[in-house]
Amino acid sequence: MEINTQALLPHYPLHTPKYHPESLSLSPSLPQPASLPLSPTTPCPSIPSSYLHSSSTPQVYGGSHCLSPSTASDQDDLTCLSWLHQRGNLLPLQPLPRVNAQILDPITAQSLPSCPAKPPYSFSSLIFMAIEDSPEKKLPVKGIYEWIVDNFPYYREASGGWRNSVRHNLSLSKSFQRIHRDKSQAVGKGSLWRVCPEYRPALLEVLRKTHYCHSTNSNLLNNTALLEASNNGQIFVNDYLEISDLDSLSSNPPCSLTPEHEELVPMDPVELTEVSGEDSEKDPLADSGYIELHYYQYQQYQYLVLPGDAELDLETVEILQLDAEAQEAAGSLLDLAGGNH
DNA sequence: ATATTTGTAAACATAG
DNA sequence: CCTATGTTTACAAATA
Repeated sequence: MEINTQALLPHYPLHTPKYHPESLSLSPSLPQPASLPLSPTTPCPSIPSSYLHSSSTPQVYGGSHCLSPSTASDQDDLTCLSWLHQRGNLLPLQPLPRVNAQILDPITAQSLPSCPAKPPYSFSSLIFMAIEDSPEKKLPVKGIYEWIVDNFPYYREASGGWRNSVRHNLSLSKSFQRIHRDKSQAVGKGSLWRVCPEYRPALLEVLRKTHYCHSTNSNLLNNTALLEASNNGQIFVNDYLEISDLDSLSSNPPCSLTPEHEELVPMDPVELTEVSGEDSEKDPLADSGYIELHYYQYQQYQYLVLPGDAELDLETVEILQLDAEAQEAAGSLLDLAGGNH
């Protein structure tokens, strides 16, 4: 089948690619997705170097979990928050600390602002991310502080008032539950905090909205990155959207995606798909009645590529509410990839 | 215009 | 006593 590669820039995770049964709350019927073809020797450039450091600097509360590329089981967590970091256009909102120039790619390095801006995330979201990023899914207040400071340099420089806000939020929000520590192995003061399971989808939703709404304003979409992406396109498929979701997308802003809109398409694992070139062939969903949305990841960017017979033209793209800048960027990549628009 | 959410500051209590 | 933690109140600003 002919693939008319339409590359777009996703602004939010249409579907989080990881799956983890015990933490699943978004899509109860999801099958096991294809494992992500991350090279064991070459860390995914989009993974912040801060997470790559965790192996050499183990943290008591396990700062790196599903955000790290370490294990296959990590990657299988469907509700994993790795997209927060994989979506490169988040970077301006979330400059990451402990930058190792040898690991960081040039594009990412250029993208790091000199003085960190305040992250757009609410304290609830920050706490949520911190707890979710811990292996035990529970953290003491101190661990939450550390996670925030490690991942958002803004708070390293900020005065201590935000810590009060964190505690205030923990106490006030129904989204978080306090767990009394086991006295026998208690280390440090206070309790552990966990995410209340019934509030987890809502927290995820808020997080996605925040990420999406802010990433659309990103200026990181530059043609250099697009060019390199089209030339190197590496690449895995990890997200699928049911065709009926397009209706949802047309009637609702993408950031209003709710768990009930999400459904994975049953299919065989697909590990690699070339972005460009005439040798793009087999689409496992060719006759499935589904539109396949590939998220191609290259460096800090990910690209949405639609199969040519999906009958998605740029007008449909507008339904996806890409902003003008993203569309222009997508058009550039289309040209580079020999698209037919 | 109103209600809700979020952020901030502060006071206070408790535990280690 | 000091510090970290946890709760509560109050208020302002932003947002729905």
